[in-house]
Amino acid sequence: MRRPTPVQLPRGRPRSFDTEAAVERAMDVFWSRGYHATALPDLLRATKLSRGSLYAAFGDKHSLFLRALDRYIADAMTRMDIEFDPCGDPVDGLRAYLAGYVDRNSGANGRRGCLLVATAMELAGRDVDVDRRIGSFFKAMEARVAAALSRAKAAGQLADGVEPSSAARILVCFVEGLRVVGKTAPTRIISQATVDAFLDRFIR
Amino acid sequence: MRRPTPVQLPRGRPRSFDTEAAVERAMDVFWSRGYHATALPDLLRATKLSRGSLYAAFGDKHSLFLRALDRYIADAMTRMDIEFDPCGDPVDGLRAYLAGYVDRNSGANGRRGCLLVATAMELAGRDVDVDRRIGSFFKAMEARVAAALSRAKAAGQLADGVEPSSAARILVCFVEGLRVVGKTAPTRIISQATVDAFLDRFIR
DNA sequence: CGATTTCAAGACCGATCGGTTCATATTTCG
DNA sequence: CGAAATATGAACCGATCGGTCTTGAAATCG
Repeated sequence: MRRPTPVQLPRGRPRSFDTEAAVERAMDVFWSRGYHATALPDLLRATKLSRGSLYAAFGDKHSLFLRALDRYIADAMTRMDIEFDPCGDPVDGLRAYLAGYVDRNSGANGRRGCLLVATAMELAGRDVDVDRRIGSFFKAMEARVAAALSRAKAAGQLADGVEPSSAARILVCFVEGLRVVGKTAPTRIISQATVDAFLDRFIR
Repeated sequence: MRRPTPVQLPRGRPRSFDTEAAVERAMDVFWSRGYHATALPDLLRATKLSRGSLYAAFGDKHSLFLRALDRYIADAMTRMDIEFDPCGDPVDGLRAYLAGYVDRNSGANGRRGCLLVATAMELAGRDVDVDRRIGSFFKAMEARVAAALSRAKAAGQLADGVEPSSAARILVCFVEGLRVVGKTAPTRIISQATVDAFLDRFIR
């Protein structure tokens, strides 16, 4: 005979807050201020958690930061999976992908910057957990861009002499550089024009 | 009758350390660790100054950081002035400029990153002094690249349809993006190949 | 009910932060 | 020499850091 509920239910008061929502709020803080400049009170205010609850749920500041970073990366990946949908036109995908960067690079979004780029510059080389995440994200992004470029080349939509894999590396550098320059000059019109001119060099 | 020395000489013990050398050592520390992660003891160790001397000479941590940032920017500007020498071939200048980025992006240099990019991501938007410096540097760099591209275009060395001013914006984004990606993957061969492929899109 | 668990609030911890001050030694000057 | 300036190193400052612990209320179970 099988027990009806082989998994033991917790006995006491159930958790009353949404862990994932707390991670998202914490992500917002790290995103705006960076890792070192974010203090515990900032996180408590944003998550509306008490010190005790936050530590019980996430361990420590560094672990919470990694959760936030993972969340940021997951969001970026699902966005790319939509933009680079293999059923759609690859050039349309590239345009959508770049349009997203223009958007995230304009006005307040631009001034806020990119958590990934900021983390890479602040912590990479001194934090192995961060290193792994940033490195694998850039590789994944490059692979998706390269795949789109390959499909575009097969369809004869690439300019002469464009090689998908090296063009993908160029494109990744370009968009991450956009994020850097956009921190001080988040001008939508210029970003858009720059992206358009960039794409003109690669698309037939 | 004129006094022989109208400028008053200081009476006591003269300064015994080189201010500019101290700024350079401080720059190295900020460069490696970032602003927030750099503590006073780090700066004292690097400059070999006592707390008192450092504060007497530079005021506070923030002022010293600005001096270090100014030094970094000045170095970058003089480098560009050499690379983009108006007497030389503009395409050679662009190649030299990009070769410098490949070099600074490889191995230990790459892992160290770029003080300007790191500062932009860490402090821009929250520190007006930093904002001004970063913004004007990017503008100055873009102007120099645009000038070189203009000269190249006049000499018929640019690919069809390349417009110097927008290409300059693209190039600036590209090299700054290189610095970001190079933090986790400072591979000389790949950087070099990426730069070469990039230039192929713009140079005839 | 009583056991159990989670909650918020805040006291508390040692360490470190950026910054000031002080005592003392040293080096230049008139 | 004695005044003036700079050097060092350590003591000291209040504030804040990340992190732990306690308290007492609230919520859920058997």
